[in-house]
Amino acid sequence: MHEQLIKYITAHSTTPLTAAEVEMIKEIFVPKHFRKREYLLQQNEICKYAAFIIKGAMRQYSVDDKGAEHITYLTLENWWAVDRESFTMLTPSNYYIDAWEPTDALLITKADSIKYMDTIPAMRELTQVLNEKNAFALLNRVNSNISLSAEQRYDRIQKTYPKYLQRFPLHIIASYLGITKETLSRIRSQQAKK
Amino acid sequence: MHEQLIKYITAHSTTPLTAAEVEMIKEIFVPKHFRKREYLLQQNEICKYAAFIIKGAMRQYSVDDKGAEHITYLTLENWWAVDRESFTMLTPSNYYIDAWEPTDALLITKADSIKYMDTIPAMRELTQVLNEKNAFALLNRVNSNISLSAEQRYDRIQKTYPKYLQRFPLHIIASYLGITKETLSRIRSQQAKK
DNA sequence: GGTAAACGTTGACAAATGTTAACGGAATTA
DNA sequence: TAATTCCGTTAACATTTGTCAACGTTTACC
Repeated sequence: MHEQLIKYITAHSTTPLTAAEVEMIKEIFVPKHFRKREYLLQQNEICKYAAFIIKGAMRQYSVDDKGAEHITYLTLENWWAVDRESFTMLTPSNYYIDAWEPTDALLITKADSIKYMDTIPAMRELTQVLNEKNAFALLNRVNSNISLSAEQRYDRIQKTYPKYLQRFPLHIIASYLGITKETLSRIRSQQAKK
Repeated sequence: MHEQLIKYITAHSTTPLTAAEVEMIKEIFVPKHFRKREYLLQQNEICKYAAFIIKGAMRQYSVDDKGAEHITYLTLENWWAVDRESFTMLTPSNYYIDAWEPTDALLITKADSIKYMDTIPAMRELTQVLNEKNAFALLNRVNSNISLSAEQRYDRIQKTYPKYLQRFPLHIIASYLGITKETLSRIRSQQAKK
């Protein structure tokens, strides 16, 4: 399992990992399997782990007063499931993260992530690049939300993240877009006529 | 002008600045005054500068097919105006940034920001913390956009960024929230009755 | 293999939001 | 100071989106 992570890290950084660093990574990242709907994080908990997804699919969501779920992130292989704010600031999270499919992941704690950030230059670099990418994607999403119609947002997710549509049901996609599943269904039936 | 920036940096980092570092910062950050509506950045340009606002107000926005503006960021004193993606990746920006009020700012180039990141530990730390804060705020905004009504989003901006309401007209606030100025006006008149 | 849950869709109706137009007053500027 | 633009609001109406209910199908699970 760790090979996949090593490969990922190497691909995303300029400096190669030494053998010792590879060993450290293997020790620090602990494999865990999540069954369907098993939680990585629940609301009001502090996010203890950052999870690198080896295989499977997870989702992050908030739950409103009426018990409705609102999807903030969808995560597939070779990406991270974590509430960065809670993980970084050690504050209680507003979100849930759970497995949508049976999922294999590698978990790292906050303490260990600090340790490796101070020890392995490639990891510091990686973390920084990931945080940036995350922020870029979020601004893009905010801009979509305030400037595009539901249909245009759906078009965009189809182009930007086609794999989401293959792996998650439509009510999850609708929630991610900030609309109801009925509205998404209508958009799709209109587009089918064209 | 630089004193305000020095104070800001010191307040946001754990290690104090040396006299030499203070001198370097004074050289690297160049003051510039923006008249009302003067651009810091236009669409399709690469964002050459990150601007620290000493006094004034700026806004970042996209412009859609119909020429309508959609506000992505509002920036007041002691914060930054910059398209982080364009600035970091050297890619053409999708956004405009201009001064809403007459604004005094300190500008730094990408090249100089790399230089100081490598030289001044406090600046590396600051940059990292700012990027994190930015991402946290963006996720919060995405979550608001997909899970709250227009009225609830308005309530939230009143609590979170009350100064925006004092410094920007309501059509700007409406755009930031992703609604029209008429809808915001109706929300306000309803709330006034309560 | 049978039962229950999840999924995607559709219809009727309600609610929220957008569009267009108009207005008075405030702020800006020539 | 006069003219003009900007601002915030309101009204009437159109459009989009949500809500509730129902349905057949697929999928998951015991």
